[in-house]
Amino acid sequence: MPELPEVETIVRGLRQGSDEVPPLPGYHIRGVEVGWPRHIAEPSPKALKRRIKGQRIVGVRRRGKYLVFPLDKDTLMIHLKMSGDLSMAPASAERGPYDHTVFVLDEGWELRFSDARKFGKVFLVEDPQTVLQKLGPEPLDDSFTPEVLADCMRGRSRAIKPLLLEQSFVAGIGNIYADEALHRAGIHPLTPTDQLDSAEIQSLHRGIQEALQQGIERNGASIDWVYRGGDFQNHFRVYGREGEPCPVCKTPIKKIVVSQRGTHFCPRCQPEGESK
DNA sequence: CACGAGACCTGTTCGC
DNA sequence: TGCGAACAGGTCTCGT
Repeated sequence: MPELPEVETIVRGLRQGSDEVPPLPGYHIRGVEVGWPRHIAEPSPKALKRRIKGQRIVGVRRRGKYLVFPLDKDTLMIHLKMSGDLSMAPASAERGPYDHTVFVLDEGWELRFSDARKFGKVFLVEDPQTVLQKLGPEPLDDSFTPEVLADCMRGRSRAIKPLLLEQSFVAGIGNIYADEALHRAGIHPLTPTDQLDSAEIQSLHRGIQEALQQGIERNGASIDWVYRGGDFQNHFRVYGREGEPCPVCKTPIKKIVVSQRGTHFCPRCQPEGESK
């Protein structure tokens, strides 16, 4: 699915518009077409349609992997999970086969939530905190310092990679950027978190920020059939590169399974059980 | 609290 | 060429 950089790319696109589509903020929502009721997490599809009608979209933000749309009265939030995508389109344009939820706007525009695997979720709530509360710090905020990361890690003994995937630990990191961050930091994915010294925590902090920032600069990654325009996939150092040379030391990249997720690393740059 | 397995879904790719 | 298995950017829930 889209991770933080992909969601950020979508948010910026909706906020700014393009040659083809206008910016989203300012439009009113005239109605919602729900083609897959389970897309709607909260409230019921019926209540969503009733409550959202007529509300104006005030802005477009991101928190972790959630897209957040403050409205007049409520807040609309969307999580794209594995295969979701959001786009502005003229109502006259043919719908795609996976456009399961469509927000009908003014002036003949639509906001379309396409989602082949149907894991995505739509929330309409009064208080966004009820959904976002559980998230850890935003890794690209100024307030996310190495000390904050160290605090989050304190008392945790589990392997670092599955911890990075936990959204209550740090928000927005997914499977790709976890592997990319750990490679930049020179840390083996199975390293017990409490074995990392402060220099390694610094490296990890830098690795996380660099991987995410570079992802955003490249407009995210486009892999499989979910193409969003980004090309960070051509700059992966380890993800999806099993057997290929590490860009730093040329050692073949290894792939293992950690917490049921494919995990890629360089055995030389990220030695196991290394203690510095 | 940590961890694994299973669930939720569909499309693509891999191996025989 | 064809077919089933494995796998995919996420997260929740349940059991040990």
